Amino acid sequence: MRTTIKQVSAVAGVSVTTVSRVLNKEPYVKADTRRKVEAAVAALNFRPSTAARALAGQRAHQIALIYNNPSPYYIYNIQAGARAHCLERGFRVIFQECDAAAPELLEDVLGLIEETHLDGLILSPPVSDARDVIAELTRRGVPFVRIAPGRDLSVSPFVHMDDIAAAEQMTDHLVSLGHRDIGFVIGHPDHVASAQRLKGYRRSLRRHGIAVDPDRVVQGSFDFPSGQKAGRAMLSGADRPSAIFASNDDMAAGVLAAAHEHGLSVPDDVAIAGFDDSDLARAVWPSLTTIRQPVRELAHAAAKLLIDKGGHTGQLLRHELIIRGSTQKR
Amino acid sequence: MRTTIKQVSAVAGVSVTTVSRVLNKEPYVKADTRRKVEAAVAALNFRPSTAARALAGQRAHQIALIYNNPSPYYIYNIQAGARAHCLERGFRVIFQECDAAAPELLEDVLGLIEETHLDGLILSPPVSDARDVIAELTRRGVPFVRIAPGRDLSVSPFVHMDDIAAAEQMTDHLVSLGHRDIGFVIGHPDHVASAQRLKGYRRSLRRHGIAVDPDRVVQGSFDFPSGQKAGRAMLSGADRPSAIFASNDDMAAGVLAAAHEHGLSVPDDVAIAGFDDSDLARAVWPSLTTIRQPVRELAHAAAKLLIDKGGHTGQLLRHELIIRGSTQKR
DNA sequence: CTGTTAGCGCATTCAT
DNA sequence: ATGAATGCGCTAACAG
Repeated sequence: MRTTIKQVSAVAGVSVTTVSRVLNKEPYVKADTRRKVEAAVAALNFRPSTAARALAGQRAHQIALIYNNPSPYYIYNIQAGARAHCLERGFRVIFQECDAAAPELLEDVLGLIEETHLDGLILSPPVSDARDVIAELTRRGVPFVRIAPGRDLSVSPFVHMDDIAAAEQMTDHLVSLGHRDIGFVIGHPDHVASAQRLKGYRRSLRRHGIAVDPDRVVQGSFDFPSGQKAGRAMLSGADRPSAIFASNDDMAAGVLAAAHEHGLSVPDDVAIAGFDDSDLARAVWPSLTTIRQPVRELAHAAAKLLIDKGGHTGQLLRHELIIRGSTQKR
Repeated sequence: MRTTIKQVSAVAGVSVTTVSRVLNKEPYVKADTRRKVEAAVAALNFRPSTAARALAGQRAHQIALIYNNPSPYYIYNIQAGARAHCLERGFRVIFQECDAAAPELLEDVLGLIEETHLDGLILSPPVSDARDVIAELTRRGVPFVRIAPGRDLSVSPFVHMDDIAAAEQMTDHLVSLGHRDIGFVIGHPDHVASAQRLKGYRRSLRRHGIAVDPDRVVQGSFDFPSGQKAGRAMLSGADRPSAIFASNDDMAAGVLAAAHEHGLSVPDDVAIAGFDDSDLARAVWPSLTTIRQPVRELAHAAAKLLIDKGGHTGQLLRHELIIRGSTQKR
């Protein structure tokens, strides 16, 4: 048999309402009464039914994290970040993968809300830019926070990171090590981050008085093969850059593979740097130098914003960027 | 305002009971009535409240997947496998990470059941061998299915894979390519799979009349550094094996890194093979040869076993093992 | 500060 | 084959 609030109230010698008040941390409960209830809760190992709370009250103590990302590391990190804050606040997170390109996306999200009585949602890219979803959530007044949205920044609270600054910082780092001929692999053209990272790279070079050579900038698509291809193109001749900066971890790994193919030593013959959006590079390619995007921290901040209502439209968090690994020029 | 079963019943011109019957696919509903209800459900885009169903009925249409694994790829795969079958059956899966070593594990799991009105659980390793959890779930009659348990196989339905056969198959593969001097890196001593994989390796060699050289077998611990260390040990001298078989993906990557350090070409100078428990190797180290454990399929089978009650204690699934990549001996 | 009462949306008896 | 009534466990007015 399930332990209920009624049993708790009997053990504590108070009414169910009072137990409910204690559970919900409401004021106007005598400290002594509160303690008695808490003792009873602990003694019975009572856990309130989420279902009953959702049905009876306004709040379900549940939020959902919506994602559609091919990288398991990325998913793991946003899940971990969101869960961490929900645990603190006694909330449950529903992890919901979706197909951001599917026409049913909106219906699925709305269905999820009705099914589970959600208190709010966290939308991660690319769902954070799904126009119809955003519009409908806004219309219904469903609270939601977006992670790294690319547009309509005023429509909801959001958290993001500064891709331009990050790319600039990494490029600065390479220059400070003596590199002056630095290749760059652009990310997938559909992602806003791609253009921003290119911008940061350019900005740094310009600031250091280094000309941006168009031949040193190659288009990629955020995956391993495109990085490998770019690496082969840049590393095959004698005229090769002393460093290559790829716009994400997978492409940096592709460049690394190309370097190995050409018998080049890393970072002695060529330094390879990349973004690490998911801790993937750090975990599995220790020889790469990466600048880490704090995905977990973003999700944590998003959950905080959603649950604690710590801010409203236009909130913007700047995150620390961490450079790891060695890119020392020989 | 939420769409409820009442509104559906009004639109369909029947009672809420009938709507409920249709939703739950119960018999004894006239085909015509059923259609009317289904039309109303579609028209209103009605989604029954999981909370209300859980509260009113015996079944919550929810299960949980419990895991505690350091590999994001592994987690992604078991989540995906479980979700796939739940989607088919109209169930919701709650993904719950835990600390299998923590003393609160049992309480946390029991709390989760009470909070969410779970219909059952899937336990993945190492929770699938947590004695107290298993005992208590059994005592309470809570349905659960275990993935790859190491002991007490008769106590619950479970799904697993044949690690001995897999290791044997990979070793056979290496031998068939002409390798006769094959190194082996053992996995973490606490995992049952480690001993089994070693057994498969030995069995294959013995069958091929190849002596098992103790110097070619090195202890590892399932992580990158231990593989790297093992690789360095085996690849530093002139007397080195023509192939190295590591017990998982991370260690195989470590061996690969060691090979690069020694200027060895893979697979020409040394072939490197490994288990790929999580698709990690396939995704990020294309030059490795791996034998894949179908984690996603296991989770899918576990969900099926749990929800469809397709079998009981002692169910055992044998899974296809897939060898990918090139290990061709020069 | 505390208790009484009335639902939340649905599945489930029990009737018919 | 269908419907009316009851209650799941909790929160939310409303009293005191």
